[in-house]
Amino acid sequence: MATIRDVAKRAGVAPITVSRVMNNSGYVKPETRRRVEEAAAELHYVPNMLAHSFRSKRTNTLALVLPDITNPFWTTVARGVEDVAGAQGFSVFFCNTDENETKQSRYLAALLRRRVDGVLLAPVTNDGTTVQMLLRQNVGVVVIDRKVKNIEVDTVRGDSIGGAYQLVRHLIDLGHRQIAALSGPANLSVSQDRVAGYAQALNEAGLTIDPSLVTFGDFTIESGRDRMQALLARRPRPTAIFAGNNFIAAGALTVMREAGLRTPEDISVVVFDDLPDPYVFEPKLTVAVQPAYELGQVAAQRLLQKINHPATKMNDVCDVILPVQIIIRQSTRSIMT
Amino acid sequence: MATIRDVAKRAGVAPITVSRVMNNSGYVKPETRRRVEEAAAELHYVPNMLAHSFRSKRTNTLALVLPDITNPFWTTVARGVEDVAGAQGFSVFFCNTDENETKQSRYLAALLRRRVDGVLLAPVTNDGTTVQMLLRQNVGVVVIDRKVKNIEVDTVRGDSIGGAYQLVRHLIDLGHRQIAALSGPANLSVSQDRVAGYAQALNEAGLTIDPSLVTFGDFTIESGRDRMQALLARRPRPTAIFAGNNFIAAGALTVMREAGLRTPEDISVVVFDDLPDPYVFEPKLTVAVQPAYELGQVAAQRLLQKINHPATKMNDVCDVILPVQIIIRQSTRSIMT
DNA sequence: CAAATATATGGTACGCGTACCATTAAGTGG
DNA sequence: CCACTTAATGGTACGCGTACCATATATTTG
Repeated sequence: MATIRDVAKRAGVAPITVSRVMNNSGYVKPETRRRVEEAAAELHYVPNMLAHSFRSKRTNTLALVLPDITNPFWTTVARGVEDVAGAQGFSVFFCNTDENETKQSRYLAALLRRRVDGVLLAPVTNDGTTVQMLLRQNVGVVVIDRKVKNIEVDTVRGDSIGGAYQLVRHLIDLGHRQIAALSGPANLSVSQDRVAGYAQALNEAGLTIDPSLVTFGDFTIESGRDRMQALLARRPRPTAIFAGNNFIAAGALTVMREAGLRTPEDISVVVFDDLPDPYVFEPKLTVAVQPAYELGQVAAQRLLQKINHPATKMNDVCDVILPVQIIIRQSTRSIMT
Repeated sequence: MATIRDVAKRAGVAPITVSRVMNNSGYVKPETRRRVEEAAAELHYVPNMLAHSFRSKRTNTLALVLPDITNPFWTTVARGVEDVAGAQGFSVFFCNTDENETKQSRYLAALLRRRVDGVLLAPVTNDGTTVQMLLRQNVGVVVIDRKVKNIEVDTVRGDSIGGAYQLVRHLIDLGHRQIAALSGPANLSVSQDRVAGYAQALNEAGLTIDPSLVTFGDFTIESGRDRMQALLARRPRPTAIFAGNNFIAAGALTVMREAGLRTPEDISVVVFDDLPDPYVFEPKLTVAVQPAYELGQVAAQRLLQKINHPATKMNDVCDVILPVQIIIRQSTRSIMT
């Protein structure tokens, strides 16, 4: 396999000149550049990025650590990240934590060994020690989707409080009073924020919050099933459901269907995070849509900026909150009807 | 940042001994190992995988090059790959080609520079030159989902012919005669195979094939929409649709719904590739389900085996065809009714 | 026109592990 | 007890680019 020295010899220049051509750095006469490129092509030279990274201490690599690439919300975030990173010559490692702390730390250790330039992290807990550890290792970090406590770090996430507030407000406006909230894991800011938005809407309407109607659990179909099952046993039954994410909603809807309940005739449903439009035929759900693709883009841009201009490192720690869009569809209706 | 030499000094051994401890290679006395591990921990030593890979010419890295991580079929494949690779200490780069040849070759070039040990490739065309190029560079290659021509390379894919045959056979058994096939890109083996299965079922039933009912196009929602639109203008209208993948079906169904047609009362629909169960509420589609997760697993296992035992390199080139499962649901019904 | 700056190229010495070979001590079989 | 393998450890020299410094000519500036 040809090396930079082989190319240099063939082009009649020094190795460093070839390096300059390959990296578009320093001064090279156009004629010299041509000769070098010709020699490289003739030898089928493939730059060795390992050697390059090893010496220059830049890997041009990011990592995206997320709960589960199987969730359409995260695939869309991933595309946003990849498109931005790719445009700047960065490659991206994707890592699924399954919300499992052991997996997360195993991945992060591997990423540090690989000397990735930066990590986009949706942390498994909102405890800041993991992030702290990364920062100590001099790796760029941007936290996505979630907020961690007691630590200054760039964060990009959707407006969970606002989205939840608007969804629940919509239900209240339709006359619903018994509204169950099926949120995510209790130790995540997203879950807490979505309940906070729920509470805010109820409070504002002068309604009291029934704690037994508010549950935390996994962001999974099973969790949605289980909790819906429990809710259906209640009397009086809630007239509306606020699902903390798309998978919880999917589980809940399945159970309702099996129980012979219709949406929205029997129970109204609102949900955080869209299921990509074409997948769901009936019923189309009333949702709070997070700009997932933009979230990935913004986070990646921020991270790359930090990597490319470490000078501005400490200037400002941002906490970008992207607006969510409420789309009223067919899963909600007035309780009066 | 601590190096292997720092650790060696602190543990009172030679650098190479530290290397042996870190890699579990060669002989090390348990007592020595302990001392080294202690020293490494005290110094917060993080092995430099760049240096390791650079010298040992092994990066412990794979790449998964696929059309679009947004499609649930591919996310599931990706999970299969990641789980197998991760268990063996490999990290995976994901690359979306969007079925675009330029993107594909850009990614492959980047992967070669990075000296990945192997590539799992769903090639954009079934032309073998790309694969040939990779093999010349001494990179492990396993082609997934598709078959390339004129080249000996390991391949793992679903049984497109068999799946299509069974789906269309099912329609024929229900009395359908006017069956439209909406296949994928004409230059992909999957698309061709699915049409081949379609043709086989028709032939076997003694029916003639109306070429105007068979179309090729992108594996996208838009393509499904457009082609369905055209079909609805036909008289007589086809009584059944065979969609080449889930996205094409989604597009087609949307158009049908907009035109006020019901499934399966007005038109029966069968489709290749499932939409993950929880997403689709009504109607549940009759599908040929490929074992996507297993496909990823099997392909990754095969690739890792080739990487770990290059000796057996040329022994046998496999073409694994995984069985697909036909699930009859509510989108098909007898034409007699 | 001297001084300063931009342009163009090269030499040397790394970086941080590991391949390769060498060495010594301990165990083993005949 | 000797030849031979196994266990345990170390020394040296890389790998393949690039950081850093040096050099030399061309161009600009005051």
